[in-house]
This record gives sequence, C-alpha cells and structure tokens, in this order.
Amino acid sequence: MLFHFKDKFPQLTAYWDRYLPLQKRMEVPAKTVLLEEGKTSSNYIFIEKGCVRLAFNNNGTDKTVQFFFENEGLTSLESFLKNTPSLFTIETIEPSVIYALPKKHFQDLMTELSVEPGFADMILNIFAERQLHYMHEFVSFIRDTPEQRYQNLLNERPHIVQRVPQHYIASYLGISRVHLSRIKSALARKR
Amino acid sequence: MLFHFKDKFPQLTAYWDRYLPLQKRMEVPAKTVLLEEGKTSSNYIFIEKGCVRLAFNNNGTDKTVQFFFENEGLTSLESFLKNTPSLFTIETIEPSVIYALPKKHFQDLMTELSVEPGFADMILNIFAERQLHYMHEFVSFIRDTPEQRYQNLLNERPHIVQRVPQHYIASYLGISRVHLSRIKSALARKR
DNA sequence: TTCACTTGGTAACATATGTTATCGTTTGCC
DNA sequence: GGCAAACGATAACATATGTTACCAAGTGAA
Repeated sequence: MLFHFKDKFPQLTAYWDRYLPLQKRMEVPAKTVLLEEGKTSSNYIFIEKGCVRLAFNNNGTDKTVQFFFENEGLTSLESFLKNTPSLFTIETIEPSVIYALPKKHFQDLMTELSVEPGFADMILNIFAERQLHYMHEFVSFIRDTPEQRYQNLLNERPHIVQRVPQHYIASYLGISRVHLSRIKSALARKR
Repeated sequence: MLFHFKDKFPQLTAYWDRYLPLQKRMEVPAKTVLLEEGKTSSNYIFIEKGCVRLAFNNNGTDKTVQFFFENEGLTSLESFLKNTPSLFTIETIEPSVIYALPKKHFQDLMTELSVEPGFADMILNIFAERQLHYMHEFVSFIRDTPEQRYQNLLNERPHIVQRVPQHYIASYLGISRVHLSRIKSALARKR
C-alpha cells in the first residue's frame, strides 16, 4: 500500500496497524503470477520479503518494465484506478512474502486519509516522485547508450543486478540478452 | 497552471478568474528561452498560443524530452517543487503567448484549493495521468523500434509531427536526424 | 543421482543506427 | 532583393545491436 511511505509520513502508522488485518498475507514461490495480463487489478500489493517484476508480453517476447523489492508496493496502476484490463503481469522473481490489500479497502483508506491534514501534500509528493522516476528513465533512454544505462543501474541500483536474472534486466534496458552479455564482458575487459 | 484541467474539473474555473491577474502575460518569438538549464524554476507556465519544448543539453547535443501546445501547462517539475537547479531548458518553438504564474501564488492557490471537496481526488487524477504518460513512453522504448515509435507519434499525436522541426522529433524519439529522415522515406516507399 | 530447466557466455552473420559530409530548399531578417 | 541560418534529404562508411545457434555451469525436483 501507500504504507511504503510510512517512514516519510509518520501519520500513516496508525492506519497501517488498523488496515493490516484487512490485507491477505501470502507466501509464494518464485515465478508466481500475482496478476495476469488482461485481468483487472483488484489488489494493491506490498512486498514484505522477496522481489517482484512488472512485465508484459509483446508478440511472444517477455518485457520487464520495473522491479520491486522489500518494503515497496505496487499495482497495475491504470487497471487499478480505471477498472480496465491490465496491460501488465505482476510476477514474483524470488520466493516472496506479500500482502494484498483489496481495492475496496484501499478506497476506504483513501477516504479516511483525505481528512488528514497534509494529505493533499502527501499525495502530491508521492505521485511527483513516481512521475520523476519515470521521467528520469525516459531521459536516460534518449540520452544514454545501453552500456551507459547498464552502468547507471550498477551504480544507482546494484541490488537489481545482484538479485535479478540477466534476461529480465536486458529487456528492462531495452536490449537483447546477448547484447547485455557483450556489454558485461566489454566492461570487464576495461578494468 | 493546473488550469489546463479546467474542463475536467469545473470547480477550478472560479480560481482561474481570480488568479488570472497574478499571471504575467508574455508574447515571445520562437526560440525564446523561458527557463534556462541550471537555474531554478520559479514559474508555472501556461500556453495560450504557440508551442514549447522541454529539453536539455548533453555534451553539446540538444535533446528534447517533451512538447507542449495550446492550453497545456508545464514547469521543470523537480526544480519547481524542490528549489533545485533545473535539469531542463524550457524554450518556445513557435512564436507564443504564454502566462507565467509565480511560485508563491502557485503555493497560495494549492493551499486555497486543498479545502475544496474532491481536491485530493483531483490531484491524484492529474498526477496519475502524468505518471501513466511517462510510463507509456518508457514501455514504448523497450517494446517498439524507432520506426514504430515514429508511427505511433503520427497516429496518436500528429500535431507534433506537423508543427515541430524534425531534428527535435528525432532527439525525442532517441535517434539521429539522419535516421529519422531514413525512416520517413522508408515509410513513404511502403505506400 | 539423474534429468529437465534455467541461466549466462560466445561466435557468426544480418540488420539497424550513428557519423560525417554534401546538396538543395525554405525561412527570416535587413 | 539578398544573405545567412535553419531545415530536410541522401550517400558512404563505421559502429552498434539483433538473431540464431551452440555450449557449459548451476539448480531444483523426482
């Protein structure tokens, strides 16, 4: 849920405790599909342990859009907000422990929260951050070569490179797995 | 301002009328720099007439991130929200008529608006849309070839292709202007 | 252990894309 | 009108990247 912003917005803590029982806790193996492409997203997912990817299928080839780890939350946003078929699949990469908050309770929470002072500011902050994140990704695509993009990943989010299989990373970078392999060996030779 | 959402959120209209006098109206020629990379963004810009781009300089090469047209608003968001040096330049493409709302008044407006019923919902909607926009751009990069991306532009936002010089579009698509020219002639041959 | 599956590396070749240079046209300005 | 700058097309060549195929190591389940 929004609860991954607990640290930044302490007023959320009380809500977290109260909404905890409404969430469904699940322990799932790797490669478990939590939301299937084409179905409507009806849960907000919070990751207690493990790692998850947001992906889609393009003419039989699998493409990864984003990776999520412990204490992060996600959903297929457009589907969740607009009740439309999800363009994306949500799938675990490692065996994971996740909490699912049904949409109905999510909406209740939003209603409750909206009277909280500073709520608008909080929403603005949270969404601005996400927007800036995607915008930076976009800028990286038009500015950097794939090799530079891989180096950025290594420098800024090394946990992704460490925990995620390489072919997922390749599709996330927008290149083939063969080319990512080439990039890695080129970098190794440079040192 | 947020006023480009007037149609979607009619409750904004009264505020628009009241804040209009606080905005600075400017008629500027093409290629006018409205915000320079490295300076702090202190205005929210609304376009009455003309067209504007958000861009940055990368080792001497100019890259365009986004295009804006009549009845759209923009700022260098990160700079505007966090008072940091802007990573981007804002520059007119055509001779334009723009309104600039100083940050101080923007903040006043937000404070006033926050008591308005449905405000949180409005903010969430606006930012969700922007987030989805950038996310779709990202997805397009990892899914489509440059040729497909150009066709998407032609189909979904033909006004951009019609009004914007080609080399800006090339950098926006993440390719060289020579390659965009090749793509165009390849498409022409196909028909 | 064995077996199937996943993961990651590499080679060879095909294709896509960048770079540089040149040319003709258009546009804006004096 | 004339000049400089912007714009867009194209060619030739260099480099980056995709595709297909093959191999080796690691992993997990029966």
